[in-house]
Amino acid sequence: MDQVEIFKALSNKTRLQILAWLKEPELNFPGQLEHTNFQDGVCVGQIQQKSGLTQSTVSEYLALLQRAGLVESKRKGQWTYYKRNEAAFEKLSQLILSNV
Amino acid sequence: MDQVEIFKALSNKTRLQILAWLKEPELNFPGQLEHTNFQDGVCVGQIQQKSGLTQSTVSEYLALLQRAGLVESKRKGQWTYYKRNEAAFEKLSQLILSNV
DNA sequence: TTGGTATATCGGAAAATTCCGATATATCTT
DNA sequence: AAGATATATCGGAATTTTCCGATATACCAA
Repeated sequence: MDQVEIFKALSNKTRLQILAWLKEPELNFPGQLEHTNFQDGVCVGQIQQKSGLTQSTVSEYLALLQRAGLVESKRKGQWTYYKRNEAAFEKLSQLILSNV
Repeated sequence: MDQVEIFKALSNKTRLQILAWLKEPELNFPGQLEHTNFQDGVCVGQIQQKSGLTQSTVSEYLALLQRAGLVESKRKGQWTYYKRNEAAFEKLSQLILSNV
């Protein structure tokens, strides 16, 4: 758990927004077919549309969030689904009280 | 409470280190005379010595931490004492669970 | 195999951050 | 007032981050 890497990942308005959206996928990504059940999260294209940034930027942002451990991804066919890693946020919350 | 500003302030190893040192001033800054009682925190020079960075850099880092609300300062004569704003860390810890 | 769709990676211009040395300001002492 | 000490601010070189367009890769469908 690299603290600086995590805080850098959180130091961007769009990335914070993506993380917030991923808290309620059903609400924030109605465009994604429900049969996916949002079990594995939301695919890159949905997030890209909503963010208004380019595909490459969003893909890189998600990879960056994943390297920091804040999200997890799962490839399914041609789609990559991303979802929050809630345990990481709980750890981070604790860490701020105990270590920072 | 500007989230991005806070996370940016925390995205630096030296600044995290300074915040950690300020948790136990008596232990980490024995050079500072005890009559100050560390009531108002630690002065810039002590932090500068310990960090190994230049005076200007440390002064700017402390100002940056203050703008983010993570530390408070008190001028006393020619010294400026900095101490942690513990309430800010508690808020941040909560915020990570509820908003991020 | 060919073309279409979803995502990842590359190369780079512009903006922000890091950290420095020089200098300015504030306060204390004599 | 003059010099010493503590801190703040300024200007800038080097590095990192932001975000893009172009291109590569992976998978699917006909």
